[in-house]
Amino acid sequence: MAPMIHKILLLEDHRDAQAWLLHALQLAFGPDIHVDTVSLLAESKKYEQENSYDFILVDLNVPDGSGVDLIRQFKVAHPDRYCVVATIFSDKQHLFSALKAGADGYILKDEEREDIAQMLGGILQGNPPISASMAQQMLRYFHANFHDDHQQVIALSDREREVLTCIAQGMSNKACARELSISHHTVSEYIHNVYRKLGIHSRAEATREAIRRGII
Amino acid sequence: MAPMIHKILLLEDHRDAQAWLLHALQLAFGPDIHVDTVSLLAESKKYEQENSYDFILVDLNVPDGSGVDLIRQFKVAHPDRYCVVATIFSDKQHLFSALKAGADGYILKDEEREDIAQMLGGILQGNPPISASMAQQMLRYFHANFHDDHQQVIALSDREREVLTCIAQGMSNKACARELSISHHTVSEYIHNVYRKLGIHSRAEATREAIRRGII
DNA sequence: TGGATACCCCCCTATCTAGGGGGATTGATG
DNA sequence: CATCAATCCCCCTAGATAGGGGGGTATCCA
Repeated sequence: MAPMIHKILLLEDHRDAQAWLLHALQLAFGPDIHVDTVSLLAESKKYEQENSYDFILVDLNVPDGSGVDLIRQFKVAHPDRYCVVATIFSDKQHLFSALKAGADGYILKDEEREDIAQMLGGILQGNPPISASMAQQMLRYFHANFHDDHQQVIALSDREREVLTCIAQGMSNKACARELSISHHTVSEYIHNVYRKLGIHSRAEATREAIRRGII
Repeated sequence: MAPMIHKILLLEDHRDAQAWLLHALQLAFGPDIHVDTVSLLAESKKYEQENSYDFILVDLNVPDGSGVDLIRQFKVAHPDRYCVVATIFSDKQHLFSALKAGADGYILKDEEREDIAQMLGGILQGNPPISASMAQQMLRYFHANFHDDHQQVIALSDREREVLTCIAQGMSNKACARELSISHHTVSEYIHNVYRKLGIHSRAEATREAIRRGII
Protein backbone atom coordinates (compact mmCIF):
# COMPACT_ATOMS: atom_id res chain seq x y z
CA MET A 1 0.00 0.00 0.00
CA ALA A 2 0.99 3.65 -0.24
CA PRO A 3 3.95 4.21 2.08
CA MET A 4 3.47 7.96 2.42
CA ILE A 5 0.59 10.30 1.86
CA HIS A 6 1.33 13.69 0.30
CA LYS A 7 -1.13 14.48 -2.43
CA ILE A 8 -4.74 14.38 -1.34
CA LEU A 9 -8.07 15.05 -3.04
CA LEU A 10 -10.94 16.22 -0.86
CA LEU A 11 -14.47 16.11 -2.25
CA GLU A 12 -16.77 18.10 0.03
CA ASP A 13 -19.33 20.73 -0.83
CA HIS A 14 -19.81 22.45 2.52
CA ARG A 15 -17.37 25.25 3.28
CA ASP A 16 -17.26 24.55 7.00
CA ALA A 17 -16.77 20.86 6.52
CA GLN A 18 -13.98 21.55 4.02
CA ALA A 19 -11.97 23.49 6.58
CA TRP A 20 -12.78 21.01 9.31
CA LEU A 21 -11.68 17.99 7.25
CA LEU A 22 -8.62 19.79 5.93
CA HIS A 23 -7.53 20.39 9.50
CA ALA A 24 -8.16 16.75 10.36
CA LEU A 25 -6.04 15.70 7.40
CA GLN A 26 -3.21 17.94 8.56
CA LEU A 27 -3.45 16.50 12.05
CA ALA A 28 -3.34 13.02 10.59
CA PHE A 29 -0.65 13.32 7.93
CA GLY A 30 1.34 16.39 8.90
CA PRO A 31 1.25 20.05 7.87
CA ASP A 32 3.08 19.77 4.53
CA ILE A 33 0.51 17.67 2.67
CA HIS A 34 -0.95 19.02 -0.54
CA VAL A 35 -4.77 18.97 -0.57
CA ASP A 36 -6.94 19.81 -3.57
CA THR A 37 -10.44 20.64 -2.40
CA VAL A 38 -13.40 20.40 -4.77
CA SER A 39 -17.15 20.77 -4.25
CA LEU A 40 -18.62 18.94 -7.22
CA LEU A 41 -18.50 15.34 -8.33
CA ALA A 42 -17.77 16.19 -11.97
CA GLU A 43 -14.93 18.44 -10.91
CA SER A 44 -13.51 15.76 -8.62
CA LYS A 45 -13.53 13.12 -11.34
CA LYS A 46 -11.69 15.50 -13.66
CA TYR A 47 -9.10 16.30 -10.99
CA GLU A 48 -8.67 12.65 -10.22
CA GLN A 49 -7.96 11.84 -13.85
CA GLU A 50 -5.50 14.66 -14.35
CA ASN A 51 -3.58 14.18 -11.12
CA SER A 52 -2.15 11.33 -9.15
CA TYR A 53 -3.45 11.37 -5.61
CA ASP A 54 -2.17 9.20 -2.80
CA PHE A 55 -5.39 9.50 -0.89
CA ILE A 56 -8.92 10.75 -1.46
CA LEU A 57 -11.43 11.78 1.17
CA VAL A 58 -14.96 11.77 -0.14
CA ASP A 59 -18.28 13.16 0.96
CA LEU A 60 -21.19 11.12 -0.35
CA ASN A 61 -23.91 13.67 -1.02
CA VAL A 62 -22.57 16.36 -3.28
CA PRO A 63 -24.89 18.55 -5.37
CA ASP A 64 -24.31 16.86 -8.73
CA GLY A 65 -24.20 13.23 -7.72
CA SER A 66 -22.78 10.70 -5.30
CA GLY A 67 -19.21 10.46 -4.14
CA VAL A 68 -19.49 6.73 -4.72
CA ASP A 69 -18.83 7.40 -8.41
CA LEU A 70 -15.54 9.06 -7.57
CA ILE A 71 -14.55 6.17 -5.31
CA ARG A 72 -15.24 3.75 -8.10
CA GLN A 73 -13.26 5.69 -10.65
CA PHE A 74 -10.34 6.13 -8.25
CA LYS A 75 -10.22 2.50 -7.16
CA VAL A 76 -10.42 1.17 -10.71
CA ALA A 77 -7.44 3.31 -11.64
CA HIS A 78 -5.52 2.90 -8.35
CA PRO A 79 -6.65 -0.16 -6.43
CA ASP A 80 -3.66 0.13 -4.08
CA ARG A 81 -4.25 3.70 -2.96
CA TYR A 82 -6.52 4.76 -0.16
CA CYS A 83 -9.98 6.14 -0.35
CA VAL A 84 -12.06 7.08 2.68
CA VAL A 85 -15.62 8.31 3.04
CA ALA A 86 -16.53 11.16 5.38
CA THR A 87 -20.27 11.59 5.60
CA ILE A 88 -23.23 12.17 7.86
CA PHE A 89 -25.07 9.12 6.55
CA SER A 90 -24.97 6.26 8.99
CA ASP A 91 -27.38 3.90 7.24
CA LYS A 92 -26.24 0.63 5.82
CA GLN A 93 -27.28 1.45 2.27
CA HIS A 94 -24.79 4.29 2.07
CA LEU A 95 -22.16 2.29 3.95
CA PHE A 96 -22.31 -0.82 1.82
CA SER A 97 -22.56 0.97 -1.50
CA ALA A 98 -19.41 2.89 -0.59
CA LEU A 99 -17.63 -0.27 0.52
CA LYS A 100 -18.66 -2.09 -2.61
CA ALA A 101 -17.31 0.75 -4.68
CA GLY A 102 -13.98 0.16 -2.96
CA ALA A 103 -13.85 2.51 0.03
CA ASP A 104 -11.10 1.68 2.54
CA GLY A 105 -12.77 3.56 5.35
CA TYR A 106 -16.04 5.16 6.41
CA ILE A 107 -16.03 7.98 8.91
CA LEU A 108 -19.02 9.82 10.31
CA LYS A 109 -18.55 13.58 10.40
CA ASP A 110 -20.13 13.95 13.81
CA GLU A 111 -17.02 12.60 15.51
CA GLU A 112 -14.45 14.73 17.27
CA ARG A 113 -11.85 16.16 14.93
CA GLU A 114 -9.03 14.57 16.90
CA ASP A 115 -10.71 11.18 16.64
CA ILE A 116 -11.17 11.61 12.92
CA ALA A 117 -7.52 12.60 12.55
CA GLN A 118 -6.43 9.59 14.54
CA MET A 119 -8.56 7.22 12.49
CA LEU A 120 -7.25 8.72 9.25
CA GLY A 121 -3.65 8.49 10.42
CA GLY A 122 -4.18 4.89 11.43
CA ILE A 123 -4.50 3.91 7.79
CA LEU A 124 -0.72 4.10 7.48
CA GLN A 125 -0.46 1.36 10.11
CA GLY A 126 -3.04 -0.73 8.27
CA ASN A 127 -5.84 0.29 10.60
CA PRO A 128 -8.93 1.00 8.49
CA PRO A 129 -10.61 4.26 9.53
CA ILE A 130 -14.11 3.17 10.36
CA SER A 131 -16.45 4.82 12.83
CA ALA A 132 -17.59 2.56 15.64
CA SER A 133 -21.23 2.40 14.59
CA MET A 134 -20.26 1.62 11.01
CA ALA A 135 -18.01 -1.21 12.17
CA GLN A 136 -21.02 -2.52 14.07
CA GLN A 137 -23.05 -2.41 10.88
CA MET A 138 -20.43 -4.48 9.13
CA LEU A 139 -20.47 -7.03 11.95
CA ARG A 140 -24.24 -7.20 11.81
CA TYR A 141 -23.99 -7.96 8.13
CA PHE A 142 -22.12 -11.16 8.94
CA HIS A 143 -24.31 -12.01 11.91
CA ALA A 144 -27.37 -11.67 9.73
CA ASN A 145 -26.76 -14.89 7.85
CA PHE A 146 -25.98 -16.89 10.89
CA HIS A 147 -29.49 -17.92 11.79
CA ASP A 148 -29.99 -19.53 8.43
CA ASP A 149 -26.55 -20.96 8.51
CA HIS A 150 -26.42 -22.99 11.63
CA GLN A 151 -29.96 -24.28 11.82
CA GLN A 152 -29.93 -27.98 11.07
CA VAL A 153 -28.84 -28.30 7.49
CA ILE A 154 -31.15 -30.71 5.73
CA ALA A 155 -28.91 -33.42 4.38
CA LEU A 156 -28.94 -34.04 0.64
CA SER A 157 -27.41 -37.13 -0.87
CA ASP A 158 -24.41 -36.67 -3.16
CA ARG A 159 -26.52 -37.23 -6.23
CA GLU A 160 -29.19 -34.84 -5.05
CA ARG A 161 -26.60 -32.17 -4.43
CA GLU A 162 -25.09 -32.71 -7.87
CA VAL A 163 -28.47 -32.39 -9.51
CA LEU A 164 -29.25 -29.29 -7.47
CA THR A 165 -25.96 -27.77 -8.55
CA CYS A 166 -26.83 -28.34 -12.19
CA ILE A 167 -30.36 -27.02 -12.20
CA ALA A 168 -29.43 -24.07 -10.00
CA GLN A 169 -27.03 -23.02 -12.72
CA GLY A 170 -29.88 -22.90 -15.18
CA MET A 171 -29.46 -26.27 -16.87
CA SER A 172 -32.53 -28.09 -18.10
CA ASN A 173 -33.30 -31.58 -16.84
CA LYS A 174 -31.97 -33.01 -20.07
CA ALA A 175 -28.75 -31.04 -19.90
CA CYS A 176 -28.35 -32.10 -16.31
CA ALA A 177 -28.92 -35.71 -17.35
CA ARG A 178 -26.21 -35.44 -19.99
CA GLU A 179 -23.87 -33.79 -17.52
CA LEU A 180 -24.28 -36.54 -14.93
CA SER A 181 -24.72 -39.35 -17.46
CA ILE A 182 -28.08 -40.46 -16.14
CA SER A 183 -31.56 -40.47 -17.63
CA HIS A 184 -33.56 -37.26 -17.49
CA HIS A 185 -36.30 -39.19 -15.76
CA THR A 186 -33.90 -39.92 -12.95
CA VAL A 187 -32.90 -36.30 -12.84
CA SER A 188 -36.53 -35.40 -12.53
CA GLU A 189 -36.87 -37.75 -9.59
CA TYR A 190 -33.86 -36.31 -7.78
CA ILE A 191 -35.25 -32.87 -8.25
CA HIS A 192 -38.49 -34.10 -6.82
CA ASN A 193 -36.62 -35.38 -3.75
CA VAL A 194 -34.68 -32.16 -3.35
CA TYR A 195 -37.88 -30.15 -3.54
CA ARG A 196 -39.47 -32.35 -0.89
CA LYS A 197 -36.46 -32.18 1.42
CA LEU A 198 -36.05 -28.44 1.12
CA GLY A 199 -39.76 -27.68 1.10
CA ILE A 200 -39.70 -25.85 -2.20
CA HIS A 201 -41.66 -26.11 -5.41
CA SER A 202 -39.76 -24.48 -8.23
CA ARG A 203 -36.39 -24.11 -9.88
CA ALA A 204 -36.14 -20.51 -8.84
CA GLU A 205 -36.44 -21.47 -5.19
CA ALA A 206 -33.99 -24.28 -5.77
CA THR A 207 -31.49 -21.76 -7.12
CA ARG A 208 -31.98 -19.52 -4.13
CA GLU A 209 -31.44 -22.42 -1.76
CA ALA A 210 -28.35 -23.53 -3.64
CA ILE A 211 -26.86 -20.06 -3.39
CA ARG A 212 -27.82 -19.74 0.26
CA ARG A 213 -26.12 -23.05 1.01
CA GLY A 214 -23.05 -22.01 -0.87
CA ILE A 215 -23.43 -24.91 -3.30
CA ILE A 216 -22.96 -22.59 -6.22
CA MET B 1 -26.09 -3.66 25.01
CA ALA B 2 -24.56 -4.69 28.32
CA PRO B 3 -23.90 -1.54 30.32
CA MET B 4 -21.26 -3.07 32.59
CA ILE B 5 -19.02 -6.08 32.38
CA HIS B 6 -18.40 -8.08 35.55
CA LYS B 7 -18.74 -11.76 34.95
CA ILE B 8 -16.50 -13.07 32.21
CA LEU B 9 -15.82 -16.50 30.72
CA LEU B 10 -12.40 -17.09 29.20
CA LEU B 11 -11.88 -20.12 26.97
CA GLU B 12 -8.17 -20.63 26.39
CA ASP B 13 -6.07 -23.77 26.67
CA HIS B 14 -2.58 -22.33 26.98
CA ARG B 15 -1.43 -21.44 30.50
CA ASP B 16 0.62 -18.47 29.39
CA ALA B 17 -2.12 -17.10 27.18
CA GLN B 18 -4.63 -17.49 30.03
CA ALA B 19 -2.57 -15.24 32.31
CA TRP B 20 -1.85 -12.84 29.51
CA LEU B 21 -5.50 -12.47 28.50
CA LEU B 22 -6.66 -12.30 32.11
CA HIS B 23 -4.35 -9.37 32.61
CA ALA B 24 -5.63 -7.71 29.44
CA LEU B 25 -9.20 -8.18 30.69
CA GLN B 26 -8.31 -6.53 33.98
CA LEU B 27 -6.68 -3.64 32.16
CA ALA B 28 -9.78 -3.26 30.04
CA PHE B 29 -12.58 -3.67 32.56
CA GLY B 30 -10.92 -3.00 35.92
CA PRO B 31 -9.46 -5.21 38.64
CA ASP B 32 -12.69 -6.40 40.27
CA ILE B 33 -14.08 -8.41 37.38
CA HIS B 34 -14.83 -12.08 37.93
CA VAL B 35 -13.25 -14.33 35.31
CA ASP B 36 -13.87 -18.06 34.95
CA THR B 37 -11.07 -19.60 32.94
CA VAL B 38 -11.54 -22.94 31.19
CA SER B 39 -9.35 -24.92 28.79
CA LEU B 40 -11.83 -27.17 27.03
CA LEU B 41 -14.77 -26.50 24.78
CA ALA B 42 -17.05 -29.00 26.52
CA GLU B 43 -16.25 -27.42 29.86
CA SER B 44 -16.87 -23.94 28.52
CA LYS B 45 -20.26 -24.85 27.13
CA LYS B 46 -21.23 -26.33 30.48
CA TYR B 47 -20.07 -23.23 32.34
CA GLU B 48 -21.89 -21.02 29.90
CA GLN B 49 -25.16 -22.85 30.46
CA GLU B 50 -24.88 -22.85 34.23
CA ASN B 51 -23.80 -19.24 34.63
CA SER B 52 -24.76 -15.89 33.22
CA TYR B 53 -21.74 -14.18 31.74
CA ASP B 54 -21.65 -10.58 30.55
CA PHE B 55 -18.79 -11.26 28.23
CA ILE B 56 -16.92 -14.22 26.82
CA LEU B 57 -13.43 -14.23 25.36
CA VAL B 58 -12.81 -17.23 23.17
CA ASP B 59 -9.79 -18.94 21.70
CA LEU B 60 -10.64 -20.79 18.51
CA ASN B 61 -8.42 -23.84 18.59
CA VAL B 62 -8.95 -25.70 21.83
CA PRO B 63 -8.06 -29.39 22.16
CA ASP B 64 -11.60 -30.78 21.99
CA GLY B 65 -13.12 -28.60 19.30
CA SER B 66 -13.57 -25.06 18.01
CA GLY B 67 -14.47 -22.03 20.07
CA VAL B 68 -16.95 -21.19 17.34
CA ASP B 69 -19.34 -23.68 18.92
CA LEU B 70 -19.23 -21.80 22.19
CA ILE B 71 -19.81 -18.50 20.41
CA ARG B 72 -22.85 -19.93 18.72
CA GLN B 73 -24.30 -21.33 21.93
CA PHE B 74 -23.67 -18.08 23.78
CA LYS B 75 -25.11 -15.83 21.10
CA VAL B 76 -28.23 -17.94 20.64
CA ALA B 77 -28.89 -17.66 24.37
CA HIS B 78 -27.72 -14.05 24.80
CA PRO B 79 -27.74 -12.16 21.51
CA ASP B 80 -27.23 -8.86 23.32
CA ARG B 81 -24.11 -9.80 25.25
CA TYR B 82 -20.60 -9.56 23.95
CA CYS B 83 -18.42 -12.27 22.62
CA VAL B 84 -14.92 -11.69 21.33
CA VAL B 85 -12.39 -14.01 19.71
CA ALA B 86 -8.72 -14.00 20.68
CA THR B 87 -6.69 -16.21 18.39
CA ILE B 88 -3.52 -16.58 16.39
CA PHE B 89 -5.44 -17.40 13.20
CA SER B 90 -5.52 -14.50 10.80
CA ASP B 91 -7.05 -16.25 7.79
CA LYS B 92 -10.45 -15.32 6.52
CA GLN B 93 -11.93 -18.78 7.01
CA HIS B 94 -11.48 -18.55 10.77
CA LEU B 95 -12.50 -14.91 10.80
CA PHE B 96 -15.73 -15.30 8.88
CA SER B 97 -16.82 -18.49 10.57
CA ALA B 98 -16.43 -16.73 13.92
CA LEU B 99 -18.32 -13.66 12.69
CA LYS B 100 -21.10 -15.79 11.26
CA ALA B 101 -21.40 -17.57 14.59
CA GLY B 102 -22.02 -14.14 16.12
CA ALA B 103 -18.64 -12.86 17.33
CA ASP B 104 -18.61 -9.14 18.18
CA GLY B 105 -14.86 -8.86 17.83
CA TYR B 106 -11.77 -10.67 16.57
CA ILE B 107 -8.41 -9.99 18.13
CA LEU B 108 -5.06 -11.46 17.16
CA LYS B 109 -2.99 -12.56 20.12
CA ASP B 110 0.24 -11.21 18.67
CA GLU B 111 -0.75 -7.65 19.53
CA GLU B 112 0.59 -5.70 22.49
CA ARG B 113 -1.28 -6.40 25.69
CA GLU B 114 -2.09 -2.73 26.12
CA ASP B 115 -3.55 -2.59 22.63
CA ILE B 116 -5.64 -5.68 23.30
CA ALA B 117 -6.88 -4.16 26.53
CA GLN B 118 -7.78 -0.94 24.78
CA MET B 119 -9.66 -2.75 22.03
CA LEU B 120 -11.54 -4.85 24.56
CA GLY B 121 -12.45 -1.81 26.62
CA GLY B 122 -13.67 -0.02 23.51
CA ILE B 123 -16.58 -2.41 23.29
CA LEU B 124 -18.31 -0.47 26.07
CA GLN B 125 -18.25 2.60 23.80
CA GLY B 126 -19.63 0.59 20.90
CA ASN B 127 -16.22 0.21 19.30
CA PRO B 128 -15.90 -3.39 18.07
CA PRO B 129 -12.54 -4.89 19.10
CA ILE B 130 -11.09 -5.95 15.77
CA SER B 131 -7.42 -6.21 14.90
CA ALA B 132 -6.35 -4.03 12.00
CA SER B 133 -5.59 -6.84 9.59
CA MET B 134 -8.91 -8.50 10.37
CA ALA B 135 -10.75 -5.26 9.67
CA GLN B 136 -8.94 -5.18 6.34
CA GLN B 137 -10.16 -8.69 5.62
CA MET B 138 -13.72 -7.57 6.26
CA LEU B 139 -13.28 -4.64 3.91
CA ARG B 140 -11.85 -6.89 1.24
CA TYR B 141 -14.90 -9.06 1.55
CA PHE B 142 -17.06 -6.17 0.39
CA HIS B 143 -14.60 -5.03 -2.23
CA ALA B 144 -14.57 -8.51 -3.72
CA ASN B 145 -17.99 -8.17 -5.25
CA PHE B 146 -17.36 -4.78 -6.68
CA HIS B 147 -15.98 -5.88 -10.02
CA ASP B 148 -19.20 -7.67 -10.91
CA ASP B 149 -21.17 -4.83 -9.58
CA HIS B 150 -19.95 -1.83 -11.43
CA GLN B 151 -19.52 -3.32 -14.86
CA GLN B 152 -22.17 -1.87 -17.10
CA VAL B 153 -25.43 -2.76 -15.46
CA ILE B 154 -27.93 -3.66 -18.13
CA ALA B 155 -30.88 -1.41 -17.48
CA LEU B 156 -34.23 -3.04 -16.86
CA SER B 157 -37.44 -1.08 -16.94
CA ASP B 158 -39.43 -0.79 -13.72
CA ARG B 159 -41.93 -3.34 -14.89
CA GLU B 160 -39.24 -5.74 -16.00
CA ARG B 161 -37.53 -5.48 -12.65
CA GLU B 162 -40.80 -6.08 -10.82
CA VAL B 163 -41.47 -9.16 -12.90
CA LEU B 164 -37.93 -10.40 -12.36
CA THR B 165 -38.35 -9.93 -8.62
CA CYS B 166 -41.48 -12.06 -8.67
CA ILE B 167 -40.24 -14.95 -10.72
CA ALA B 168 -36.86 -14.96 -8.97
CA GLN B 169 -38.75 -15.67 -5.77
CA GLY B 170 -40.26 -18.73 -7.34
CA MET B 171 -43.64 -17.36 -8.37
CA SER B 172 -45.31 -18.75 -11.48
CA ASN B 173 -46.20 -16.43 -14.33
CA LYS B 174 -49.80 -16.48 -13.20
CA ALA B 175 -48.94 -15.68 -9.61
CA CYS B 176 -46.75 -12.88 -10.86
CA ALA B 177 -49.61 -11.59 -12.98
CA ARG B 178 -51.93 -11.57 -9.97
CA GLU B 179 -49.27 -9.85 -7.87
CA LEU B 180 -48.75 -7.07 -10.39
CA SER B 181 -52.36 -6.97 -11.59
CA ILE B 182 -51.52 -7.57 -15.23
CA SER B 183 -52.26 -10.40 -17.62
CA HIS B 184 -50.04 -13.44 -17.51
CA HIS B 185 -49.41 -12.97 -21.20
CA THR B 186 -47.87 -9.62 -20.43
CA VAL B 187 -45.82 -11.17 -17.67
CA SER B 188 -44.58 -13.68 -20.17
CA GLU B 189 -43.51 -10.92 -22.51
CA TYR B 190 -41.63 -9.06 -19.81
CA ILE B 191 -39.82 -12.21 -18.87
CA HIS B 192 -38.96 -12.64 -22.50
CA ASN B 193 -37.50 -9.13 -22.55
CA VAL B 194 -35.57 -9.71 -19.34
CA TYR B 195 -34.12 -12.92 -20.73
CA ARG B 196 -33.07 -11.14 -23.90
CA LYS B 197 -31.52 -8.22 -22.04
CA LEU B 198 -29.64 -10.38 -19.58
CA GLY B 199 -28.73 -13.04 -22.08
CA ILE B 200 -30.31 -15.85 -20.11
CA HIS B 201 -32.76 -18.61 -20.94
CA SER B 202 -34.26 -19.95 -17.76
CA ARG B 203 -35.82 -19.04 -14.47
CA ALA B 204 -32.90 -20.44 -12.53
CA GLU B 205 -30.53 -18.08 -14.29
CA ALA B 206 -32.99 -15.27 -13.74
CA THR B 207 -32.91 -15.99 -10.02
CA ARG B 208 -29.13 -15.98 -9.97
CA GLU B 209 -29.04 -12.65 -11.80
CA ALA B 210 -31.63 -11.18 -9.48
CA ILE B 211 -29.59 -12.20 -6.45
CA ARG B 212 -26.37 -10.98 -7.99
CA ARG B 213 -27.98 -7.63 -8.67
CA GLY B 214 -29.32 -7.39 -5.19
CA ILE B 215 -32.90 -7.28 -6.45
CA ILE B 216 -33.90 -9.97 -4.02
C1' DT C 1 -34.91 -58.08 6.72
C1' DG C 2 -35.79 -53.51 6.45
C1' DG C 3 -34.15 -48.94 5.15
C1' DA C 4 -31.47 -45.83 2.63
C1' DT C 5 -29.44 -44.95 -1.65
C1' DA C 6 -28.86 -44.96 -6.66
C1' DC C 7 -30.70 -45.86 -10.86
C1' DC C 8 -34.25 -46.60 -14.56
C1' DC C 9 -39.05 -46.49 -16.99
C1' DC C 10 -43.96 -44.84 -18.02
C1' DC C 11 -47.79 -41.66 -17.62
C1' DC C 12 -50.38 -37.21 -17.14
C1' DT C 13 -51.24 -32.14 -17.04
C1' DA C 14 -49.78 -27.40 -16.15
C1' DT C 15 -46.54 -24.20 -17.15
C1' DC C 16 -42.95 -22.11 -19.50
C1' DT C 17 -40.43 -20.45 -23.64
C1' DA C 18 -40.36 -18.48 -27.99
C1' DG C 19 -42.39 -17.02 -31.90
C1' DG C 20 -46.11 -14.25 -34.26
C1' DG C 21 -49.54 -10.28 -34.02
C1' DG C 22 -51.78 -5.56 -32.28
C1' DG C 23 -52.05 -1.12 -29.76
C1' DA C 24 -51.22 3.22 -26.16
C1' DT C 25 -48.35 6.38 -23.96
C1' DT C 26 -44.44 9.08 -23.18
C1' DG C 27 -40.38 12.30 -24.30
C1' DA C 28 -37.07 13.82 -27.37
C1' DT C 29 -35.85 15.56 -31.81
C1' DG C 30 -36.03 17.32 -36.21
C1' DC D 1 -46.14 19.72 -35.49
C1' DA D 2 -44.86 15.21 -36.92
C1' DT D 3 -42.65 11.30 -35.93
C1' DC D 4 -39.50 8.31 -33.99
C1' DA D 5 -37.88 5.43 -30.23
C1' DA D 6 -38.73 3.50 -25.98
C1' DT D 7 -41.72 1.65 -22.87
C1' DC D 8 -45.72 -0.54 -21.52
C1' DC D 9 -49.86 -3.37 -22.21
C1' DC D 10 -52.63 -7.15 -24.46
C1' DC D 11 -53.58 -11.43 -27.46
C1' DC D 12 -52.50 -16.02 -29.96
C1' DT D 13 -50.20 -20.52 -31.12
C1' DA D 14 -47.05 -24.41 -30.68
C1' DG D 15 -43.65 -27.16 -28.82
C1' DA D 16 -40.62 -27.94 -24.97
C1' DT D 17 -40.18 -28.55 -20.20
C1' DA D 18 -41.39 -29.13 -15.56
C1' DG D 19 -43.76 -31.19 -11.75
C1' DG D 20 -46.25 -34.95 -9.79
C1' DG D 21 -47.85 -39.60 -9.85
C1' DG D 22 -47.11 -44.48 -10.57
C1' DG D 23 -43.98 -48.61 -11.22
C1' DG D 24 -39.46 -51.26 -10.92
C1' DT D 25 -34.14 -53.28 -9.80
C1' DA D 26 -29.76 -53.40 -7.34
C1' DT D 27 -26.52 -52.43 -3.71
C1' DC D 28 -24.96 -51.61 0.84
C1' DC D 29 -25.35 -51.65 5.72
C1' DA D 30 -27.24 -52.00 10.26
